[in-house]
Amino acid sequence: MHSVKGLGELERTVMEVLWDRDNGATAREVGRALADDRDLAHTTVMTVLDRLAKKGFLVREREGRAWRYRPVATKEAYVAELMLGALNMTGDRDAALAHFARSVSGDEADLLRRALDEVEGT
Amino acid sequence: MHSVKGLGELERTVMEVLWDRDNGATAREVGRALADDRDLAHTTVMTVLDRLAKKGFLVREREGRAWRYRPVATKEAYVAELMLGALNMTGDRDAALAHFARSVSGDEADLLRRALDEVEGT
DNA sequence: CCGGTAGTACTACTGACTGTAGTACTACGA
DNA sequence: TCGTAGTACTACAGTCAGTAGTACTACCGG
Repeated sequence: MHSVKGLGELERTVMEVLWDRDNGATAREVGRALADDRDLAHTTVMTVLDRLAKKGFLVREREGRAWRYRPVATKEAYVAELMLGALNMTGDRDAALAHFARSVSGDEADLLRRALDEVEGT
Repeated sequence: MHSVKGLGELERTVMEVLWDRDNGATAREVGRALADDRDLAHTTVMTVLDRLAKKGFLVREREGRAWRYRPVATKEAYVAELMLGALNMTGDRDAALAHFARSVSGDEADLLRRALDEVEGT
């Protein structure tokens, strides 16, 4: 269980693109998706995808001569892992959780409660 | 509200020391506290404390010729902020929270529930 | 009164990580 | 066969964190 590494800005942006698609994407597709905001060289996109794959955030499979990348985990799972990682930083998880409970908005508290109830019901 | 920067390994270790004390500590004291595990130059400790202060994690006040550093926030608050930071990374906080709810252990789910109830009762 | 010690401020070097991209090479379609 | 898409490999600059040296000051004990 390695501590979930934080991603860089561009890396996260690329992950967002991938998370938004059901079937992953090739470098070319990711580049096109980002074209509106950033003007990146094709190789830049490739490098980032490659690094993300090496870090274990993406898997890739051949598609013709190109690679199709897809996320290993859902965004929600990733965020949850980040949250758990933070939680693990403390010796006193209980106190931290209590503090966290007090930090979320009322609506989210409700949602969290419902989610917890569902788990219980499982 | 800036995105809660993650701290480095040594930085976090130093924060732990500070969090463990009620009245903060001087560089010398921190150094002594860490002496068992790491053999750091006094100036190294000072540098780290200084950086932590500049990042806003510590405040310092004069104590004779030395500085006494103390955490701005509790550890629990810091952890909660990290968790919220992760949560903010997602557009779909609800889904992420639901996932998180499913990720914590049963005991912690109970604790979280109780914490939420307390908030409600406030 | 003086030298050592504690303590500071400032500067510096190194390695990792990230954003960014060029180059050289290959395979495939018109 | 030529251009284009696509890859693998390499590279470079900026930032950050770990680590520490140096130069200078103030205070205490003899």
